[in-house]
Amino acid sequence: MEMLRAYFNGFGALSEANMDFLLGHIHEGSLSKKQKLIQANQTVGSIYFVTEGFLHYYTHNDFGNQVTLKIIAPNFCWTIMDSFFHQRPTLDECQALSDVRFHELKKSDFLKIKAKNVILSNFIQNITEQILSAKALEVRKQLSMSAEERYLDILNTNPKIVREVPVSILASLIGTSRETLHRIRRRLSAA
Amino acid sequence: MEMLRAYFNGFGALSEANMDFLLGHIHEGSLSKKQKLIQANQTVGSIYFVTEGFLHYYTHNDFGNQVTLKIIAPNFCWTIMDSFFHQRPTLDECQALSDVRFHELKKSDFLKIKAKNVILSNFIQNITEQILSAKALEVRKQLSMSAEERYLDILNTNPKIVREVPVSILASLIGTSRETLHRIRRRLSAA
DNA sequence: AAAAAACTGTGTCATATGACACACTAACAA
DNA sequence: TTGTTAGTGTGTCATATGACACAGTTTTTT
Repeated sequence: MEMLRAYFNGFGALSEANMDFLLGHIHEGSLSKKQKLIQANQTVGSIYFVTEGFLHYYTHNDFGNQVTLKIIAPNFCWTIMDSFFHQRPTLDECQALSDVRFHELKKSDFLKIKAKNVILSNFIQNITEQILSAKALEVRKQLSMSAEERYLDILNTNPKIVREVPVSILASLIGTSRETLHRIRRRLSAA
Repeated sequence: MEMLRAYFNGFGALSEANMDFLLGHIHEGSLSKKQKLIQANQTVGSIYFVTEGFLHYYTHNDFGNQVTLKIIAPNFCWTIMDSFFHQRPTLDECQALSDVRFHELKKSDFLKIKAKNVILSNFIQNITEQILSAKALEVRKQLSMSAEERYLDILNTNPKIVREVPVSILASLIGTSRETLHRIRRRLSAA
């Protein structure tokens, strides 16, 4: 729980009472490798915060191929926004790449926290804005960077992902094939 | 102003007083073709809502080539999130592709509206969540769709953009070259 | 009205990429 | 331990793409 407390503190100070109220609505969970957190056609009812292990968020394109949308690493807060906010089923899936430990905030509790008082409501608003800002940067990177640059970006910001995630999944995440990612690596190690 | 009022009504009902307070802080503006709304190294101080014409939001990649990040069409609410929320300069630019009319909400007024009362604060929170949800879908499309699929997607959801925007800019938006977009079009019209 | 600039559509060509195939190693289950 | 499955790294080959070039058109400027 300390990891989550530190995460929240990063968004500003909260009184002990408010922090307790917040943390009091969050529950722990775990998955063993290959278990699915989200199944296709499911409606996502929670926000998740990973503390250990890696989650693989993916979908299938129109040709039936699996496409990686995100690797969720420890210290990352995640949900499928569209499904969570609109309470409609998603076509995507989320699976544990390793044994995973996480915290979970149910939508009903999320609403309770927002309704509790002005401080908490503003706190949530602030987090939402930060996440929105980060998502916009993601779009920007996706459009302006090459596969190689995206690979180097992940290597810089989250080297553990590069070490722990299978090449095929990593390649899909940066929008290229397994073989081309190998070529990129060869090129980089040659230089 | 009616267009903006309709836009807000789409997010839920507001009392006349609250709606007036909201609209009272929004100012009109215009640009003539080729004028820049945002210059590189500028800090973005407002949220914009376009009512007429098209804006071209773009940046430059590491090789100095211009990359289109978004075409902002009428009825669309836009800002550079990172610069606006963190008040730091952006490297991106935003230029009018045609004569443009827009509404503008300054950051200071945005804060005043959030602080006015619970209703307005929740209203803004709601809009933020919707925009976040839309941004996440954008990332998803970018990763899971091919250039051709993205072209068809724009053609379906916003045909005016396809008609009004130069091919080179449109090609850049869907992540391909001007020539390849021509090839896509030839392929589609042949079928 | 004339000149300049911006944009479109298409052809040629080199090349980066994806698809396929295969050997090898690591991880896992019976 | 042994057999099975999952993952890695690399080679070959067809092809979709980007870069370049150019002619024709439209738009803008003077």
